[in-house]
Order: sequence, then structure tokens, then C-alpha cells
Amino acid sequence: MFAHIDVNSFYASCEKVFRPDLDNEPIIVLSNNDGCVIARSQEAKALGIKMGHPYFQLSAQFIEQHNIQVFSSNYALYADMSNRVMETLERLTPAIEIYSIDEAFCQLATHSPSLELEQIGKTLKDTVKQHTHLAVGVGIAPTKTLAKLANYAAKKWQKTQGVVDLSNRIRQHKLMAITPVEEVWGIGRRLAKQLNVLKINTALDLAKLSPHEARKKFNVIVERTVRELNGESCLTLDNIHEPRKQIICSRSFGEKVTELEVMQAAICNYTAKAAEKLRHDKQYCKHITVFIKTSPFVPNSPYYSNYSSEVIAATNDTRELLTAAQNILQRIWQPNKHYQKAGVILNDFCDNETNQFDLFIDHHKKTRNGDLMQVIDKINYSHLGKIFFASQGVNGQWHMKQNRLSPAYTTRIADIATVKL
DNA sequence: TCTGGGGTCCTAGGACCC
DNA sequence: TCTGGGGTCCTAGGACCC
Repeated sequence: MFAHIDVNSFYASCEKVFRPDLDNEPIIVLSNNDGCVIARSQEAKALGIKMGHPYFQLSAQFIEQHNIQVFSSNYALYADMSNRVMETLERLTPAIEIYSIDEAFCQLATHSPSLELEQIGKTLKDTVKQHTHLAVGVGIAPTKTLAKLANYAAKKWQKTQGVVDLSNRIRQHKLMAITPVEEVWGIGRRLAKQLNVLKINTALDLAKLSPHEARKKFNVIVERTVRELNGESCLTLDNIHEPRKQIICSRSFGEKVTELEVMQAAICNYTAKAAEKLRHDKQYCKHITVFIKTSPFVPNSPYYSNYSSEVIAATNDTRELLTAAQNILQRIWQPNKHYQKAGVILNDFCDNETNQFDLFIDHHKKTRNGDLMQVIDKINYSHLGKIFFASQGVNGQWHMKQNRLSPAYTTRIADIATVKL
């Protein structure tokens, strides 16, 4: 039996935890560069603010009229709060898969009678609330897809009080019959459209499709979804954390970039950041891509987007990656353009054991480089200050907008809230 | 003026091998 | 008229997720 747990309006709720004065106020959280709305409190949703809506299109009047509180994304806060939620769940269940920053699947004992399952769900919910002040929804079912669906119901219907036990086959059918097919996990907008053409409108319609047909008309993922909806568990709990296969570091610029030197500094910063992540994962990469693009939204101005890659000897040394990244940038840079965004992608990873060495380099030197990177990371993770490469530049003209950032309440000593008596 | 960032998996088709 | 069979590896593109 699986339990699916996710935090209600996660980013918005994190902002509220340390601002009890905002308890019943509408609040929204913006994407990087203060671009789009990516989280909304219940009150903001009620005002009709849509997920992904460009922030600049919300009028100042509208915001003032409803007293909407606006926040830039504060990932230091969200990541720390996420850890607290996950640690709580880890302590309460035999096994857990952390699926995203605000979601997890937990394993439950299969022999539990129904009443007990619901009780377990309540305990999970209440304990997370007690530990973190965050409200979660809990869905319980014999497959992951059904557990997700149960959680959808837990959110949608108040009287469930945030916990739905969907272990019963009849209840599964009842819920599926009134759930639009696009709410099913793995069915996105495009698939939903294609399914609707075939008169498959609800989750139950999809469940009634034969797995064979699902495979033939669509693909193996849809087939698995059909089986899962029918109680056949195809997706297991992934509790061993696989290392990631790709690292992307990209940002939109606060102001459009027109100078090569500014772009170089930005690219070097993204590269250094990506390399740091790579070393943190104890991995090496053999492929690096750099991309730059102008805004696709400016009328009468041709959109330019380009990327290029280099294959390199396996490395996680920032200097080698910086050299490659700068070479690539030279190839794709075009002057007289207003660049809106750029990024660096690392691919083709290997670990130390499977790392094939370059025939033409001095391996003793290579080891010493590894030591140097370790020292840099150690300094930067400590509170001693930060060190960086000269190519990263010092004036940060390319930095993203973050005008409404809340304090790092839980991760920076100076930002810890004080209580006045 | 202003429109996010970071991932995964699957498939078809091309290129190659014997 | 008629031109094999069985593979692997790689990549781009499409779909999905949060």
C-alpha cells in the first residue's frame, strides 16, 4: 500500500509559516527573475490568479485592492522546510521515496484494515503539521497512480479533511468516474486532448481501455497508467536515490545582456555553479552545452536562440569546464542582440571508478586539481566567505531580479525571527 | 519595461555492425 | 516482378513531471 503526501501550496505556505500576520491573506510566489506566478495561497487561487501567469500583467491596482502579498522565490527557505517535512515522514513510515521538493510516496504495511489506514494517514498529516506548521494532503491506495488520485480528492473535497483512503475498489471506481482524465498522473494536456477525441473523458474511461489498446494507440507509459488505475502496481517505490543524469544551470537576466563580457561572466558563473553541483554528487561529466537566447516575446525583433556543445575528457574541475564553456560561447555569440537568458548543461556522467582517463595527461596533476576543488568547495560551504574564479566577474550586471525576497528564516543566523515580549 | 527553472523517460530514425 | 535477418548505439524531438 502506498501513501502519497504533498504539501498544500508549498512555496506560499512556507512564506506564511513565519508570517502569522498573513494567515488569511492572499499571497503569491514568483518564479526566478520575478517573472511568473508559480505558487498561490488558497486565498490567491480564489481570486482567480492562474499558475504561470506573468507577474507584470497583474495590475498594481488589483494587487492593492485585494492586499495581495508578493514574494520572490526563496529556495533556501523552501529546501530547508522540505527537508523537515521529509525527515518527519521518514521517521513515521518504513520506506519513503522523495518525489519532488514537496511530495513523497511512503510505503505502508499492506495488511492494515481500512480504518487503520485512514488513521495512519491522519497521523502523518498531524505530525507534519506539528513539526513544520505546514498542511499536507494524504492519499492512500494500492498503486502510486491511485494514491496520487486519492490525494487529488483529499485536496478537492474539504470533508475528507485532507486524508483519503482509496484501498477499496468500489471507492476507486466512484472517484474515477467523476475525475477528468487530465487529472491522472502521467496524462498531460496533449495526451488528454487525444484521449478526449476517443471519447475518453474521465479517469474511469481510461481505466476501461485495454492495456493492449493503450500501448498500440499511445505508448508504454499510458499502458502502465491504465494498469495502475486498475490496481495493478507497475511503479515501485524508488527509495534508493539514483544520481541525476544531467545538471542544468540557467537564468533569465534582470536586464537584457548586450555585451560579450557581461555574458561571459554570466556563463562562467553558471558553469561554476554546475561544476559545484557535479562535485557534490561525486560525479564527472564528459559533455557540456552552452545556450543563449533573446526574448521570444519582443515583437518585430527576430528571435535568436543557439547552443553548442563540447565533448571533453571526464572532469569535474571548474577550470576545465570554464575553458570549454568560454570556447563554446565564442562560437554562438552574435553581437547587437538583446539577450534574455543563457545557461549551461552538463551531461554524460560517470563516477570515479568508471572514469576513463585521458591518455595524454599527467594523472598526478589531475589528483592535485581534485584536491584544489575540494578546498574551494570547503571554503565556500563554510562561513569563512566565498572564493571564485576571476572570469566570473565582480559586478554581476546580469543578475536576476529578486525584489521581494523574504528572509532565510531557517538557514541564516541573522535572519532568525526574534520574539518581542 | 516586464513572460521560470530543472528534471525524466520513450520512440523513431539514422548509422553502423555481422 | 523478385534484393535478408538480426542486432547495437546514438540523437533529436516529444511527452510528461514538479
